[in-house]
Amino acid sequence: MRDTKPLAPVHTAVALFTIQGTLKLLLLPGEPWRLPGARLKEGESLDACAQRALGEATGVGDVFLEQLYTFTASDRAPGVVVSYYALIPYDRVQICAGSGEWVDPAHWPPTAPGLRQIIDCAAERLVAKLEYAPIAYQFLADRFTLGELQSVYEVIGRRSLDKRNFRRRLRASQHLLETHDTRRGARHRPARLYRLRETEPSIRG
Amino acid sequence: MRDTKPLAPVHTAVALFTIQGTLKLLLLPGEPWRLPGARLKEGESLDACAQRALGEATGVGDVFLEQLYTFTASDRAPGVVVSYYALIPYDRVQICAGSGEWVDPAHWPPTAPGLRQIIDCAAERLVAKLEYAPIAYQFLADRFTLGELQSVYEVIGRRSLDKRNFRRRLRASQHLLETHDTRRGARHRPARLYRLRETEPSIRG
DNA sequence: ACAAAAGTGTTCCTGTTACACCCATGT
DNA sequence: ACATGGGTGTAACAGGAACACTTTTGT
Repeated sequence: MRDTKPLAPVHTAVALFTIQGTLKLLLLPGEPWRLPGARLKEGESLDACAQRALGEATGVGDVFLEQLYTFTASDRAPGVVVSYYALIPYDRVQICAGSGEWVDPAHWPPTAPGLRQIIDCAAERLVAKLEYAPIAYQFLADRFTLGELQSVYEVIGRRSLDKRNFRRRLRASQHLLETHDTRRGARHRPARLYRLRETEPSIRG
Repeated sequence: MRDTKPLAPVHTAVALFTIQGTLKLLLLPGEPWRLPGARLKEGESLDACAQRALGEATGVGDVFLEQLYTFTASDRAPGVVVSYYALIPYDRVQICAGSGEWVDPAHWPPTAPGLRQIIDCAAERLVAKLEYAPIAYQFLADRFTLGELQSVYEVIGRRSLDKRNFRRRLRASQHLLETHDTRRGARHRPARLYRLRETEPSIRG
């Protein structure tokens, strides 16, 4: 309270991912390209601020979101940036259409300095977390086939998986809830549809 | 830039751990008990701010430190708290003597709200990270015996380990550098001393 | 009929666990 | 001499990886 100078702006920045054939990241047009972001309002929680940033930039709401890391704002800009990553199912992607561009996070266009570390950090976390947390489901619609789920793992992990081992492992994970419906219409055998078994998310904040 | 109101104080808070028989956390006396912390200065990096917080509170410097999570400051206090955990070897503990109290992080005295989540988060991370990152060494002196190292794992993991399996596993990890010295003086066979093999730390910020 | 993804078990291999005794020292 | 932690190998077990064929549909 003895000094008012070190008051600094707090921003959130959100790396929004989806899967469209391959893993894609949303960048907002501009010079340079940006991530969705917002300045923290008084009385607002960081999570809420990140959700708001996403909503303002793309119109989507109620998105899976997780805090990544907090950086000191790049260059000599004062303040800090609390980075998040967010995942959105492929069937909600169109909502973001027009608000930005979906790019491959590995080779993206020139962006502001400081974005690179956020994006790398996010991609890294995504790969790591895939193996021990049920986040793959966040890329899928409410009901999905095991083939779709496997494809998510393959795309993010950048390697192909054995179908039988995959199914055994996933069934053992207890996250799957089998429905009695199937998806038909493709020119092959219909695929059983599954749901994510709802469970209490572990608390962090 | 259109609004100056949402400028908010940014603080760091550091949960400093050591091992003294059991895992111990440093709390600073007061009503309520606090963690070492500091307000972010202009132009200062978050890591530097956390190091400074630790230095000002205890006098120690050059400590292993890692960012944990960023919380919105508890209650209705504005601003954010970037939490860190830090590890200090047992042979440097005395430096902190007088500046605070070493308590068991599981059942500690009443503290300010908001501390609990930081401490829990830190303890959780510590246990998890022990299994895949060479952080146990941070609790030990420059040179150490395998017995000491095993004891660190046992204390943090809260379970006893098999001596032979432990040694096999650790030797395979490539983190150990055998010295030609032994530690003697105890009334048993002298123990070989090891060093941590220096390696490039992976970058995060 | 054919193309295309769904679905299903078994074998092998590798890495993890369990376990008991002798050694070198200080007192 | 004895108490104390240091030091060493092997056998059982479990979890992960490799692998091929039949089924059901749409065209």
